[in-house]
Amino acid sequence: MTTIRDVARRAGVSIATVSRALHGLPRVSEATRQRVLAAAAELHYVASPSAASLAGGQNMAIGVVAPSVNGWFVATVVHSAERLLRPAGYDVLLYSLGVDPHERSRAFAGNVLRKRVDAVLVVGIRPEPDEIAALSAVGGPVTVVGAEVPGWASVRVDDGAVGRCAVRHLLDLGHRRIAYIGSEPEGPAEPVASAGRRAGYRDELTAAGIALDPALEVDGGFTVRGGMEAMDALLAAGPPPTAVFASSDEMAMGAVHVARQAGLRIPRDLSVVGVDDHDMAELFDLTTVAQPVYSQGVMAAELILRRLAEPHRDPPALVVPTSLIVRGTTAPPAGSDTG
Amino acid sequence: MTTIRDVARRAGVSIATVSRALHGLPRVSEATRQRVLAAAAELHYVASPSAASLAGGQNMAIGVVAPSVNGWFVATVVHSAERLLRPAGYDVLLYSLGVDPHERSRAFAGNVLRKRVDAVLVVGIRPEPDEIAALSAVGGPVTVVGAEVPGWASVRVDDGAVGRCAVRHLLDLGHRRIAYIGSEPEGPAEPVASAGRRAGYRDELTAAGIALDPALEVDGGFTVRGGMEAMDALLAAGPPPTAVFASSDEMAMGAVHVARQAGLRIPRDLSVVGVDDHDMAELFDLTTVAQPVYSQGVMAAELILRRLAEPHRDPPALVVPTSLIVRGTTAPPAGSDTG
DNA sequence: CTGAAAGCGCTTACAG
DNA sequence: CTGAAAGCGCTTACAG
Repeated sequence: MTTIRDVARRAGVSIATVSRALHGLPRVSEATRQRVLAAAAELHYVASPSAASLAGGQNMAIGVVAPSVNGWFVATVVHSAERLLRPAGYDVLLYSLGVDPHERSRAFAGNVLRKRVDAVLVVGIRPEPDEIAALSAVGGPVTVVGAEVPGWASVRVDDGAVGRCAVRHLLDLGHRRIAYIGSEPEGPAEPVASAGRRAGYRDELTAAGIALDPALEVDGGFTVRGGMEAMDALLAAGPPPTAVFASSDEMAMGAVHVARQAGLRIPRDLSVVGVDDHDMAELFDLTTVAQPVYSQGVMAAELILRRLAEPHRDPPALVVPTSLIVRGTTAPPAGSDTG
Repeated sequence: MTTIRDVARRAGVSIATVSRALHGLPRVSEATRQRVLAAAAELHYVASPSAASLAGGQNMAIGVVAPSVNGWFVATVVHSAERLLRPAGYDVLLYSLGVDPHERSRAFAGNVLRKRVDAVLVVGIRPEPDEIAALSAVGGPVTVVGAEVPGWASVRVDDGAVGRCAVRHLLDLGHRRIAYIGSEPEGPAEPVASAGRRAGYRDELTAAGIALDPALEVDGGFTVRGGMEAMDALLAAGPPPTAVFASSDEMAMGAVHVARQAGLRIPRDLSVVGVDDHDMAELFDLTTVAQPVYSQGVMAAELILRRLAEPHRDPPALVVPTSLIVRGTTAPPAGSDTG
């Protein structure tokens, strides 16, 4: 293996000088620097990250903690963040938590990341106290996408507003019996966003004088399949809703499919609103509350890089705007004046 | 920071013994091992991966090289592979290549990975000679999903068969003017699979005595948007096809959408077949050539772990089966007997 | 501007 | 079964 020693020998300098020259540090003459660079190139030298970390104290790596890259929101955020992190010299270490929250302690993520990464990016989960402690123990700054944690930088949408916006749209159309598809209610591992959107859903219904019906709040696990199962559950139970607010487009699309299979016409017999404006929402003609996903990844990466450069700045809590996009899956209920 | 020295002191042993005990190596008395484990736990000790790598020669990390995690196939493979790699003690280092092949040399990936990872997983790209050289220089075994490279382990489908299968289905329905949506033809960075599927498409048409029409082969970039643009191009040029074979479901769904926007009825006026059996293919009622994506990720991870354990085994080249799933986007052409 | 040297925190023969 | 010591390949004060 080619080491810094080989480069030093070839360039006729000490290893200290090689290190300085390669890092572009001052106090190296231009002539020497060129000689070192040439030697390193000829030998195809690549510094050992392990050795550099051990000696220098920096890992040049960012840990990404997410429920699963196998999901549109997370994949998009991770991808966009990596596009900034990589050019800045940082590696991206993926740490997917299991889909099943009980499968293994999520706090475990903190230990795996310790002494490995310089900063952590948390995507799509609302960390609980023990997880916050574990991730804090990692040592570097933590940035969260999709939730707000005191003391950490964050980028997110206003989930309460998202829920209210979706439900208001349905109420305006004349719906009164509106279901909510999110994640398991306030479980120990409720995914990011669901709690806030559920709260917005409840607030808006309550404000309209509509009583909440627990049977109308079901678990969709934030996947297409989960959305299908949720719709199945809604159709199996009592009187069906005339409208559904799903906390993600993936769940919304699953719900639409199952409803159609059951013979319901969308939107005549059932209106459906999602959240995200997923790549395929337009193809699906899905009404949704759009959020800027790619931008949130970029903003998170910028926050990370800035805090790494200036550790003492206050971590900002950014909120990005959302907007309702009305497409073909929502309409007044069948029996209404306009129906 | 807690180091191995602190644990040694607390347990009343040398650091060598701590290292052995923590790694479960033999030649440590049970009593000593327990004492060390207890001390490590009390101190919340986590070994420094950098120091361990430097001293031990192993990085305990796998590099994943893929075009972009922001794509269903890649995200699913990466996710499933990680589910085996992580429990085996390996970190997953994500290295997404830019979408734009000219953006930066893909061979660069090799250098970034050198001295960082113990093995490489290549997903969704067909490495070119210089890339093969660069990734070989990484030192560890390389495993490829979606292509076959001599000397490397691989898991893939038979892309030629995929193309022939899709086209045969369309021919059987009576179509004669069939378009192909894939990636840029034989460009310097043609994504995995497209070349093979294109070849299968051409072979099957030729075997049926149908002349190839270059105007019917368009670029869809393996994204929803790309599929939309490809369909736009097909509709803008000469006489439109009566059927389209798209090399991925994402492109197929984009194509279906644009065709519908243009007033075509699917499948009456245009049949469309995709590849993958994407999560949403069923919702879209899309006819497709299904491939086991999750399994390919799992198999790849198994191949990696096995080769890491037994470096001298021959790297297998696995081929997994595909199957045509006929749904609602294909039918005989409008003017046919059955139409 | 440059070099010698200490030290980062481990693993692993080598002795005992 | 256990420990002392060398060494992995760098970075970074400290001298000069």
